[in-house]
Amino acid sequence: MSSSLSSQITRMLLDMLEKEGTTEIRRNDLAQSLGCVPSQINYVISSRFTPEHGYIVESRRGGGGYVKITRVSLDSPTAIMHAVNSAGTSIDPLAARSCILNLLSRGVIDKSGARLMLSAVDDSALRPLPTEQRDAVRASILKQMLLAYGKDDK
Amino acid sequence: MSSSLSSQITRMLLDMLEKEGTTEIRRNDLAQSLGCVPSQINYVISSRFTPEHGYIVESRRGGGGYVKITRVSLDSPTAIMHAVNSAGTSIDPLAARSCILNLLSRGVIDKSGARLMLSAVDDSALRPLPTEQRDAVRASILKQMLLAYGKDDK
DNA sequence: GTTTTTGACTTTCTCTGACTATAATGTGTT
DNA sequence: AACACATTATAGTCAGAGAAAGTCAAAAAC
Repeated sequence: MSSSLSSQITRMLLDMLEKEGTTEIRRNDLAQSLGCVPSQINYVISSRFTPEHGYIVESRRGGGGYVKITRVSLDSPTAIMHAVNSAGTSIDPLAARSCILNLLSRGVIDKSGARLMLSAVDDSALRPLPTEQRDAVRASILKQMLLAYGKDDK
Repeated sequence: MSSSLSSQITRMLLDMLEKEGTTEIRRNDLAQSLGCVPSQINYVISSRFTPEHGYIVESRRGGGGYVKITRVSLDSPTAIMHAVNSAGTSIDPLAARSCILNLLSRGVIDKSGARLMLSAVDDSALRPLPTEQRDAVRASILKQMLLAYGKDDK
């Protein structure tokens, strides 16, 4: 179908991820081999390999730099993804709490993971923030942690 | 992996430290054997073997000089408290990261706990926030999580 | 109107070399 | 032997060049 540059890059990365579940690239090399500017790679990654899509991206600048993409492999994919989605862009303390407790009771996350998540999304951890900003940050942190937890399973 | 000179040196030193928990080198010899300039060793040490990372470095100039790296280890509660204190009221992403990694490498926290903490204090989790507010919130969240982990006494 | 593509600019990390600092050793003088 | 001084052998510091990757906004394509 769409043979846009972005789709090409996407397919390429997907392909690499197929085998290992993780892939490490040199941004500049990849761009060069595709005849595009390096920042195009960033665009593709930030539009299609986000945590919401189930990927974690790490990178390093400078000499010997790299970009590493890891697919979050989930044991209880639906549960976690559902939680991530339902967190949306904003979640209040109570909802966050019950979301975590719910996952715990269903054995998707363990006790110590739950404890950490609870402490991180607790209102007291977000104390430095004005009330009206807290829910958005809480949602962001919660999602990030849930996806990281997914990556953990082996 | 990244096979930059720095990574090579890092791996080498880590390897030596593995066995003894301490290692003593001749800066010039090591540099020579790697075909690099001696000050490169200093760079690696000052960027990856800092006290923050859990190492102390002693050295001596002049004839018979040396560089000695020792891995320090505190007991868990102390280490956690120390981490909590050093987080202060504001902490940047890099410092938070190395704080967590440090606790991990010393066996104070486990891999999955580290992963969760890392994801929660990552800048991408605090994305909804303006840059100037992130460090304060990060510190708060980190401390909250560390204390929660401590309660867990395992 | 949204998604893609680009390039100028920024930030971070690495590597080097010239210069500085310190310790050990040698050499000559009293 | 004791002292001073020079020489040599290390290690440390710092600034600058180079090597990636990141950001952002405007142009182009859909």
